[in-house]
Amino acid sequence: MMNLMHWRMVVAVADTGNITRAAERVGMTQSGASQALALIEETLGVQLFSRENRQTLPTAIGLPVIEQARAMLGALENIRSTVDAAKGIQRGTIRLASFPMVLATFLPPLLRQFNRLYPGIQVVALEVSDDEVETLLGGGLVDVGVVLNPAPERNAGRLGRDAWVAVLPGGHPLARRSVEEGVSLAELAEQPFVLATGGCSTNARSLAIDAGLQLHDVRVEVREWSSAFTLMRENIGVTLVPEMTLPSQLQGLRVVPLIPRIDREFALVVAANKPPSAAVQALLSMLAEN
DNA sequence: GAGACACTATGCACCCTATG
DNA sequence: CATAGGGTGCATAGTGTCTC
Repeated sequence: MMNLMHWRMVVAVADTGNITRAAERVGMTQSGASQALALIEETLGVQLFSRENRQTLPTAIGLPVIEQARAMLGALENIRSTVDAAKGIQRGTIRLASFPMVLATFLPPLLRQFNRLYPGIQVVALEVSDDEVETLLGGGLVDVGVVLNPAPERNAGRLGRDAWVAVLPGGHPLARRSVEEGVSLAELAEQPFVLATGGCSTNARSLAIDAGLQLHDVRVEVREWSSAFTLMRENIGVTLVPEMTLPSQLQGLRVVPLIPRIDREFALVVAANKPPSAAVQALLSMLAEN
């Protein structure tokens, strides 16, 4: 049975022109090398080397066989290099901070894919507010965090984007607006409001402030989007939410786009004060390829 | 009783040392 | 460099035990 040692012997004999020196190079005895060479020639049914006085030289058929053997051993080295490079990212833990909505929507499929590719890397997800994400990143307490609308200079992996939409009780006057007409932030700010934050500092109130407006009549402030939808069915007020938070069944409610459109982008960023680990780099690479 | 698993015996392939 | 004889390791088949 031929093995890799035999092929190393073939290449070594070709390189040295001498079985004894070839044997030393591959770590065999001269006898073993001689037998290995004889075995390989017997198995192939051709003579690869001609034995002459003090010299072992390749035959005509031996030359291409030797080149193929070199290519094979080179390919094996490439496999080893690839595996060695990958070993560094096969184990570890990634601490990830995110706000609840992204944990529930964007991240599960991403983390499932990551777990399939890197089963040895554990991702520990912390549910926090968007402000807390930056604090944890700044303190080096987490490896990666989900942020909103990252600055272009930040090394960020884009997770996704969604738009803010107005949600109105079915009987509300603004609910008669068509999708094309939409509703403006200024119009909404004048209405009785159910403010839902989803645990984020970026919410309807902060969007209004950014636009130079203010919510005049906030009747209730809740954290959960679902709570806001329940209150709106009781005609408490209108609300402004990210599109992704909308439930599949909107019973009694109507969704109208915000005009002009306001988007927000979710991205994964690494802690600024320390270099990302190999595991984190693997996560960001996977995100970039998606 | 059938299948899974562990242990043991046997045969084979390979490499070694000694030698021509 | 090639060959003979011996040692070692591995694969496979056979057997016994355990679990369902």
